[in-house]
Amino acid sequence: MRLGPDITRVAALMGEPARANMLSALMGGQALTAGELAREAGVTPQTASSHLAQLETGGLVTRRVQGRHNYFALAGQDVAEAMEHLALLADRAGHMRTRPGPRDPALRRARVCYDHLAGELGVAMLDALVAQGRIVDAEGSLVLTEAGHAFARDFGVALAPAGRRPLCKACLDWSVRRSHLAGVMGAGLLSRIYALGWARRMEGTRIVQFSAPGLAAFEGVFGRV
Amino acid sequence: MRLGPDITRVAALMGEPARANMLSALMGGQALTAGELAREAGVTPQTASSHLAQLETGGLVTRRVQGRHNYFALAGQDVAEAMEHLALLADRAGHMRTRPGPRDPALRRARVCYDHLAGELGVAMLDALVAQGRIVDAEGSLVLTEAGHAFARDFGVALAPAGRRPLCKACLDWSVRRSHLAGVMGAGLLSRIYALGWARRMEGTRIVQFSAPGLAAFEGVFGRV
DNA sequence: CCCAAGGTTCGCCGACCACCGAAGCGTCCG
DNA sequence: CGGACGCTTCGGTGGTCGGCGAACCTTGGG
Repeated sequence: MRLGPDITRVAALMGEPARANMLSALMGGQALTAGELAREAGVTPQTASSHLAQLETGGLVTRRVQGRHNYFALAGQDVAEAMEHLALLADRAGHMRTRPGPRDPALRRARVCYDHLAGELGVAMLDALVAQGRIVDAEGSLVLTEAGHAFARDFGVALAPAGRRPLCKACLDWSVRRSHLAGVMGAGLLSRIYALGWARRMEGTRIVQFSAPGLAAFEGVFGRV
Repeated sequence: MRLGPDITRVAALMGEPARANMLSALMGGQALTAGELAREAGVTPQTASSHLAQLETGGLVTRRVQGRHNYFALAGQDVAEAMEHLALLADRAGHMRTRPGPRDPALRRARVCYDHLAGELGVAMLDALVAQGRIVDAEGSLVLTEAGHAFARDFGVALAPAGRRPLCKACLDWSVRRSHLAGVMGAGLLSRIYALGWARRMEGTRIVQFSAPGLAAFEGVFGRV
């Protein structure tokens, strides 16, 4: 009936092509300027400004003014998660942004979800961490074990107590349709993967491209993928 | 960039008040006729028909023609999950369908999510099942243990192999912001709770109302709530 | 101090779409 | 077999909202 939160406003914000494109661009995790987002969405700066204002008051993105630049980022992990969820539905219904091209498999293979690794490799990584006893599933929320903390230390992930953000969090993956690892640990692992030179972001996309030796090293730690 | 599923269509479908109301009504889990949904959404049958056709082709609802009635239901658990996710965002941004009234706490206490129990009691139930060793969390997906199967038998839940639907599944709860139990087991438990007379659906809402002895019995099995 | 660049605000236009009235089509029932 | 019912389809209409041009504001730099 007429109870509970009103989905309409949030859904409508995501249901407009220009805004959806901006949000998708921000799924990469890094903050982008208004101008960049305008180009990304294919609209003029004025139009983008209007959209961004709406997204901000709708609680989907945050704004940080820096000099004469306005940097925007997703308001939180929740937003990225909800979008992946919608992507799942869209995928099942066959609503694609373009015909699945050669880069589509790469996107399913490994991509960025906000600030952590998603796709086949992301799911495999979480699987491995659980199999290795470094993460356990307690009532649907993931917990980093003692061994997990030791692993993080060895691997070079600093687990700073980042506000109220959880250390580990399950995030649904639209392509594999299973969970991958989010949270401080998930973000830390990905940035470490970058730092180790195992992989790098493909310019202007969400694709994470592993080098051959990088993939071998990844598989050495997390098993054959 | 221009890759992956197109969120726009699905989100736009949910972003219109009439359609969102229909979907919300269907979150109760039972199939409703076009006329009922029209009344629920506050529009004429013609308009509702148009909306329902869109929701159907969008893959959000399914239609079953029965005589001169058209019954609609959510296309699957995914849809309910995605909506709960959006509700989480809307809740945080303070977008409410009405000012939080007296029935709002009841909705947070115990409600139906598609076909299983959600709200405080739903989360508590999953917590208890995990604490009792009847469900374990394996890599983000819930698994029913041997003891869990025995419990289901004793409790009177028939776990028919229902197609490819998972036995247990974590579903994010917008009010508690933690997971409750979905899947065949979650649905079975709720219908058993109805059958035992512990609770009943409040007419026309998603609220699940426990009787005093029913709540006592619930707490006897799943612990104090 | 002036000028260029990034962003926002304002105002108008055009397209999309929700909405309803009217009509048409199958189904159930007397 | 006629009439009521449930639902859909078709046309026309109005409101909403995305879009852009122009002007304005602020920052940074020479």
